[in-house]
Amino acid sequence: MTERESAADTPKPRRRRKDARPGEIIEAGLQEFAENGFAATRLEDVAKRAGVVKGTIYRYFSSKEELFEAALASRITPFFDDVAGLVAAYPGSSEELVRTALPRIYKALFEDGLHVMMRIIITEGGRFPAIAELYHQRVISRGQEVIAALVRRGVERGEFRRSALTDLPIVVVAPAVMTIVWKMTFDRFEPIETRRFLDAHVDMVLEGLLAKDRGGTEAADG
Amino acid sequence: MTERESAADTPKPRRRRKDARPGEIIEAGLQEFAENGFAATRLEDVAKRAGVVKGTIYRYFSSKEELFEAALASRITPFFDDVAGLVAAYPGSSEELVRTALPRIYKALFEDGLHVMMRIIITEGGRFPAIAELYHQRVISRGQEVIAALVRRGVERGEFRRSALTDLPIVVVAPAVMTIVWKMTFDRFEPIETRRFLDAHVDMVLEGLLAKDRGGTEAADG
Amino acid sequence: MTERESAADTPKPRRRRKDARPGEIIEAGLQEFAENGFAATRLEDVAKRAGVVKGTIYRYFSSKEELFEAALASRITPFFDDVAGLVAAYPGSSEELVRTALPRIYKALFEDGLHVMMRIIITEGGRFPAIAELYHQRVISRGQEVIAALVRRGVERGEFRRSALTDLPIVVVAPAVMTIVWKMTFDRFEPIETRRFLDAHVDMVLEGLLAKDRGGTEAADG
Amino acid sequence: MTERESAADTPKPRRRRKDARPGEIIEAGLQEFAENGFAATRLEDVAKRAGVVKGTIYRYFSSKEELFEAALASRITPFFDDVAGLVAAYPGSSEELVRTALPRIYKALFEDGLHVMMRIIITEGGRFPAIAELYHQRVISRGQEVIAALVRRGVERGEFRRSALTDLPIVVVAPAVMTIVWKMTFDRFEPIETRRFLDAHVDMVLEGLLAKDRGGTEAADG
DNA sequence: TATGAATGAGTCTTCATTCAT
DNA sequence: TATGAATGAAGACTCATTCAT
Repeated sequence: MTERESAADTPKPRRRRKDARPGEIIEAGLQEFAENGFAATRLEDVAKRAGVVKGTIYRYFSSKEELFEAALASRITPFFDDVAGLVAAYPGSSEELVRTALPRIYKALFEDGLHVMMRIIITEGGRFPAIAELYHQRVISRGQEVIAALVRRGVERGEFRRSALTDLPIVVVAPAVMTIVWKMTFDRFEPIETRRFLDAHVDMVLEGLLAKDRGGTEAADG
Repeated sequence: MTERESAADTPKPRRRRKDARPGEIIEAGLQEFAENGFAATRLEDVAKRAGVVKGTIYRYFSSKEELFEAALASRITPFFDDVAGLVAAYPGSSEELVRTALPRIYKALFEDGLHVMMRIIITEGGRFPAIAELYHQRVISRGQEVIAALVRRGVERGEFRRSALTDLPIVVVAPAVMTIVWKMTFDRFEPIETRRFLDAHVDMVLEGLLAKDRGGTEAADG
Repeated sequence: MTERESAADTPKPRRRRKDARPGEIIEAGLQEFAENGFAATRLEDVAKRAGVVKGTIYRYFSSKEELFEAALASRITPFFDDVAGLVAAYPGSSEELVRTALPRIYKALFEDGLHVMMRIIITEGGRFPAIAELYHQRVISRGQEVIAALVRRGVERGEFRRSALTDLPIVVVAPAVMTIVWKMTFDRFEPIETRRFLDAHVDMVLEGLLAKDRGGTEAADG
Repeated sequence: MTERESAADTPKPRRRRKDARPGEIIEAGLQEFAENGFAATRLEDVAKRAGVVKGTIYRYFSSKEELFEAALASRITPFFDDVAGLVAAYPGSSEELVRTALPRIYKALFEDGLHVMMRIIITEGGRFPAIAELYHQRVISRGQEVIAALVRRGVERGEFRRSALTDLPIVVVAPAVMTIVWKMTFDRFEPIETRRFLDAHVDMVLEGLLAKDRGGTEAADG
């Protein structure tokens, strides 16, 4: 329609809007939901971001809620499988394993975009039990298993001590959760590099705060 | 809290049923906002919960947002001061201090209702920067200071080792954050006692996972 | 708003829009539904006709359908009771009774506005079973009883013959139904006075078409 | 309809499943319009019922309304011609003629599906004057003529009396109209066999209610 | 100050209609 | 000619906000 395009004989100069498949809509929805939450997201905006018109969304999803659920379900990915494989096959020490596994988890979260999902689950999970449950089944439970396996391995090999922590191994990933929360709330006022969270995380998980050699010294509080 | 009340033993002469002052409205708002988020909360419901009528809310707050902000601001309480005092005056070992401080934090959060605030900050902070900032200034920063002081104390006394964790001491409270998130999303599918989170928390913070070679003494927590 | 009212010190000069009670809305709805049918009626138009704004309707009715049902229900009037009383107490011949009762029914229908109801029931009854049922119970069944009583009376007094018609007495009012249908569809192309329908109705009901050989007597209605 | 087809005796080489010509679409439309009314009928449903896709409808009809009108027009059948022929040629008594003609009308209506048309005219006629007019011209007027001829015949032969009814002969078919209305609204709550309507109809038309020989005899059912 | 009826802008949802293939 | 994805104008419904009492 503009002259700029006149040069081409290309039969499908801009192929209309043919890329408006559910995929684009889901992606757009994911972004909007993550940014605004379910209630505050306007389908109009989702449509705009997807490059379609409001009505088009309804060709694929029968309601805002269904889009929401479909969007989330589509991203429920077995991302812990990666870690699971690692744990199962790891040849080295359990400490090394932790030092390898946690960075992978951070990478999946913050580089591969998984934290968007987590953000939505955290903010909307309370209001969409079905989704929270799905996520719990598919991701959280699986994650717990993997972490538990990792911890168990360490204990069995005599590398980790048995403790309240090994009784609730999920707590091992708590700092990653906190990082997500931090990034979505306070980071703009006090930015912290993910890397630093990761380092502190690994550190705490492995060593805790206490100085190791409390040997004969028994320094402290005496 | 105000002097006006000090004079009287008067049985509150006239004043409608629910005592519909801003206080009730704020309290009701807090609950609703925590349950539904800002966008999905209807002033009608807030009013009902407060025992007043929708219009009445506007007598005290000029908009939904103002109520929201007022409600949160009213609860931004220096609850870390308590811990701060504890840290400053603690006579015992830093390990003991941690074992004392963390339970207090959990109590403040889960027994005194502070997690309601946290929940709101977490779910809405991204959309209300002003509020997140306020909370960051008044609560988070203060909390960081207190935790940092605690950690520093331990390091200075030679009880804690210096590490990536002591460089980002806030991570020490990560499991509490995770507990809040868990309670608001997955607890209904997999209930976990707060106490267990706390135990694992203390455990991880102090000892980490590694089976420490504590010389022959085998001193610790036995 | 007009000077005509200026004389008064009346504290509520034009009482705003205070007459926008459910009654007005129902009345407006009835008109619109009768004119356009349920699906084609826009709440906006109902509101306008009632002198209110769209949203106001929802203060009283939670949906278009509820308004529709409420409107109809409110007009389901025992208008046959009148005829019932007449039949019960009538002193004269059954022929006279018919000649008295049918005009009353026509008056109720066409002068007192009942045909609006009938029109809606006819056009929408198939799609609103609940309403049709209510109408059937409250009006049609009652009407049948009354007509049946009237017919039975005639038969018992030897004035009416027993026949297929007296076995299905509702058919006696068929021409009134046809009149309603005519008025709503063909009257604009071929207007027929209600009176003529009524006359033919009475005539057919009483005498039928056949030239009765009434012996020498020529008894009847002369 | 086009010449292109003229060349071939080809056994309809390609043509999809349901043979999606206007005929199917019209038939489907008729059903849907009869069931739901014009406004509440969705072209999507019409298409589905016709075994085509929504867009296909627009190949034959430029709008929903045009389909509606075309559908109705296609069924405006001179179904009274049948009765007209009967009346013109009938050798027997007029009473017999009525006893022959009315069942035919009922058959056309309820067995040959004409009541579907009537139903639509009744429910939508008020909103589609053009259609009502067409129907009035082609069917109603013609019907009136036929009925009038029948009645006139009886009067002229001395079999029927002259009366208000013979002045408005259309009323003679009123019970058939009522039967249609009953079937579409109350039949589900109180089913009545068409046959019974017909019997009462014939009965009323011919004899009316009155006992014939009201002479001195006072014969009847005493 | 409190009420609650009324407002009207905003959003979801539907569906007749268009159009590239 | 048929398809079905896309459009966009409507229309139902919600709810923050106002205002007369």
